[in-house]
Amino acid sequence: MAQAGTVDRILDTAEVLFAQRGFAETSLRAITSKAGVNLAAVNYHFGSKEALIQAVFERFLTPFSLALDAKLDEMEASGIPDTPENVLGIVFRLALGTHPDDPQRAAIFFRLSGQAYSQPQGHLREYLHTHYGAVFARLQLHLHQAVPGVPPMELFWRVQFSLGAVIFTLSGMQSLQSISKADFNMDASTADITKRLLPFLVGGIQAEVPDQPLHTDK
Amino acid sequence: MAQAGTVDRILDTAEVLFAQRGFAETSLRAITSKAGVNLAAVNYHFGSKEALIQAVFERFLTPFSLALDAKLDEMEASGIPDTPENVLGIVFRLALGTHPDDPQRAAIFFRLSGQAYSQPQGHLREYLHTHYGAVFARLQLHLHQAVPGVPPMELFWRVQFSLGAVIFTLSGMQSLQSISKADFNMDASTADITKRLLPFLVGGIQAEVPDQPLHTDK
DNA sequence: CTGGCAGCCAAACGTATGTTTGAAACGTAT
DNA sequence: ATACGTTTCAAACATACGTTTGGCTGCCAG
Repeated sequence: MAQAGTVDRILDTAEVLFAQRGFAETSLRAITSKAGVNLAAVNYHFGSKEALIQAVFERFLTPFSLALDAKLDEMEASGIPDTPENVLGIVFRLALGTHPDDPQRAAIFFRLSGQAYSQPQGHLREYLHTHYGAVFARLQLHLHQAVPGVPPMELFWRVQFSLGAVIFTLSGMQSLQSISKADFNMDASTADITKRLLPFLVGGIQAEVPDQPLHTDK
Repeated sequence: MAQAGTVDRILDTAEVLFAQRGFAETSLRAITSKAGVNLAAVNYHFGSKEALIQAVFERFLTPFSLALDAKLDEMEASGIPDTPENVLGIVFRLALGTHPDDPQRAAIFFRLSGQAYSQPQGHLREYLHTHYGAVFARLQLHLHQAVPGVPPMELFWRVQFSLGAVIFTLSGMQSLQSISKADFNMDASTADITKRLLPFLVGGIQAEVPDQPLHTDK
């Protein structure tokens, strides 16, 4: 990130600062000064701060969703069975590995996702759902093959729960690490945590659904 | 919330707005104008905006943690066994029931918690950990009794994962409801979702831990 | 009646933010 | 060398924010 163009320097700096402090708490002046570019460059190249935020996400999610699509193709072709471990494993390895050069990049990825989802008014949320909803639906389909006993509606919510567990944990990892270090005298890396996450999520996703139907239709 | 004093009117309005839009995105002017009080009243009664935020949390969490302590006492006294369902069930029923008059209050509670945790710099996080860490530790102890096969370190993270699933889901319920309604033609209440959450979390928490020790000590 | 005081109010203050502006610098094709 | 479109820059602009101020109420003890 040393001698890149102005646009990339802005994106590189913005994605780090957004992940660290959040969108509202990160000023354009903080971004531009740290990036070594003029303040007006953001509005010149992106138009507005909100457009900058979207650009940051696009640069992140487009390669990710493309890679995920490819991996799912590969899995369907080679006949690898649809198990929760396999499907979730693909997502995790991809999220951790789309930028192998920078290991911290994965943490930024999740923290950004967390910021996006906790963003209350949800402009970003809609944007994400419209632009990357297709891959998401495909993923869910494979999961349904993996746990046919869980009805689609229930599965939808369990995927949301899983998303929450992943994003929430990794988005707040910095603080959690200090707690974990204080209470257990050990620190945890992103890879460590994802290793712990996988069995938890698998256990949750394939849990038995309660007998009594909780009025699933109006 | 009709004819209460100024302090309570501010707290009532602030907790709703904070939950809806987040802390940084909610201005004191928005709070005071909606509450029908003067702008200066916040700084007069609370001292600063940050103190207001803490006051909102204190009013929420103190009754909750007291009730939780009492319920745990009751459980220990009456010899109810420590199962994941029982322990988590207590928390859920309490979170949903501490303010039975207002069903929406539970959603606000979780959304606020989500805002607090996703708050990047984490002043609030420390505050919560120091003021309510004791109840949290006690809860974790009971969980450990419930799933003795899971080592404490692993359990710590699984509780974090569970927290994430709960807070993330309920904090973004508004948006998720529209998605769920579009895709499955049904809507979900807070109570509905928590009913779905319980088996998911129980399944995750009591999942088998992988054989290979993931270098649990430095 | 009167003094004091806590609560309340409109107005202003200082600061930080996103955005816009107009000119300067740059690179490139003619 | 000249002209032109793009990019960069310092400066200013408008606005929104949290906070402070000084005076105005109403009430209750003396």
